[in-house]
Amino acid sequence: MAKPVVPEEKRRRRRPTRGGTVLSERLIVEAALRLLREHGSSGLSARRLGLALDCDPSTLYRYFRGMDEVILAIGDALIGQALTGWSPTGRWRDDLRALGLRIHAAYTAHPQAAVLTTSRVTGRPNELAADETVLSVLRGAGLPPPLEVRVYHAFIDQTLAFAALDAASLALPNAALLAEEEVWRSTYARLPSATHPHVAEVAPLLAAEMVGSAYPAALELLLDGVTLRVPFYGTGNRALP
Amino acid sequence: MAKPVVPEEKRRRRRPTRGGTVLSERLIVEAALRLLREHGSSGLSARRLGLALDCDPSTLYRYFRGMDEVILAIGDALIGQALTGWSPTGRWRDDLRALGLRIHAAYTAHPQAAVLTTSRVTGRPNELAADETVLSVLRGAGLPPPLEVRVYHAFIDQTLAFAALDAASLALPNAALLAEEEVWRSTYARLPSATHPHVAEVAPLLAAEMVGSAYPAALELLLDGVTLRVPFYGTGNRALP
DNA sequence: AACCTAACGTCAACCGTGTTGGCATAAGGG
DNA sequence: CCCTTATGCCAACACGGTTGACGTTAGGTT
Repeated sequence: MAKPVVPEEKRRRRRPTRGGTVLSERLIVEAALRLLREHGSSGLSARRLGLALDCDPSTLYRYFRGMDEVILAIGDALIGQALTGWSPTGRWRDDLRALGLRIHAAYTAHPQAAVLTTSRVTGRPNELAADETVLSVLRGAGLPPPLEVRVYHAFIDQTLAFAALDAASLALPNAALLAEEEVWRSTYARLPSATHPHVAEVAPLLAAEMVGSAYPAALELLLDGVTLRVPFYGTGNRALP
Repeated sequence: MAKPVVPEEKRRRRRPTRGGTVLSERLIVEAALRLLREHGSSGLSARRLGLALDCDPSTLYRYFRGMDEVILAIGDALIGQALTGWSPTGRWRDDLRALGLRIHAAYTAHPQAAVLTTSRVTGRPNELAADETVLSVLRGAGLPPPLEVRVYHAFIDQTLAFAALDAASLALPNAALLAEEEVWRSTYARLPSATHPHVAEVAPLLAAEMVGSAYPAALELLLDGVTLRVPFYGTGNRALP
């Protein structure tokens, strides 16, 4: 039988829960974000969500087909946050950099949620808007369309991939986080130069470097590569695979 | 109380399970990889593992402290696969490219497993060996040490991040996979040019581009950026953030 | 060769998870 | 004012990780 989930805009009869609150997709997504922040990326469950909203877990199935759909809704909310209030300057390189950093920041601001959503394609409105924006900025570089699309793909996937990776570190439960820091301090910093000479040589630099995100640096390197391929800029237009 | 997990090399008394097989970390990891491939990235469970090995689920706790430790062991096995049989040519750019592609390939060859392990730092032997190898190759570029470490960070994290992202797509259960393909076909390909002109304009190119991995292209762009910063090569040595 | 200890496999149980079918109730259009 | 049905609630199911108690047998010791 078809699942009777009523789309948000068609909702008419709204009955308060036993707690007195009237539910909505917005409220549920906000509660989910709160839960994720407080209990970690595995801390989102139908039961806990019901507890937080003071309603029965099964009630959520009137709003979403399942927990997976809740997660997709959270993802679209994050993309929305990334783009609200931004406007282009017209300089494609600055704009692309700003877009990448904003998207990355929006995800890593909610690491526990980002872990669950970053690698999902939703086709929801905010996602579509983001793609349109990136493409419109990239147009300013004046690349031939096939290359433009390839660069678009590399740029957006690099941004999302780093967001996911960095979010995963930030979202680790405290115990695992301390364990990883301990690995860096005790294992990497004390590797014998007999077996791992190169690691040993730059160990202090590594310890300082690896705590942060590599995204800004990786983004800059990618932008360099794009600049090299802008017509009439560089002569070394190597073919992109 | 301290968990009485005996390290693999200290194992002496080995009793066969009711099925007659004698367990080991190796056997368990192999069974886990098989399970993941067959049942998807959420298909690894202690019970199923017990079923596959014909032993009680709780037996696994004699070998690993919990399912999480099983996952870390799987991750180190994948890194090991990536590097076995590889040797450097001495040309840093070719070697770095080869290393990146091999690591990416090793993970995406086991996408369901990669999803679980890519963003974990284990400090296990194979991981350490991989880091040493990458650093030794990068040494050939002759960058000043602080820059070398920064490039190392960008390179390794970009590789792992793309591996995770691409693995996530490949590991989607069939239903979700078809759903995403449908999103690309029905939503993206038919976006009205009134609201999304740039997407609409390159829609056919997008459909062809987005099915594959952007990693090779992103890697090439990153290598370009590094090349620009090699001493005595380019003049535009922009500062890396 | 006998033995004794602990390593390791097994069993049963606990609690948390997503999800569903049936039921009750009150909201809101007529 | 009433009646339909949207929507919240309840109980139950199958599955998940993990653990504590219990046997049993392998292997070192004597």
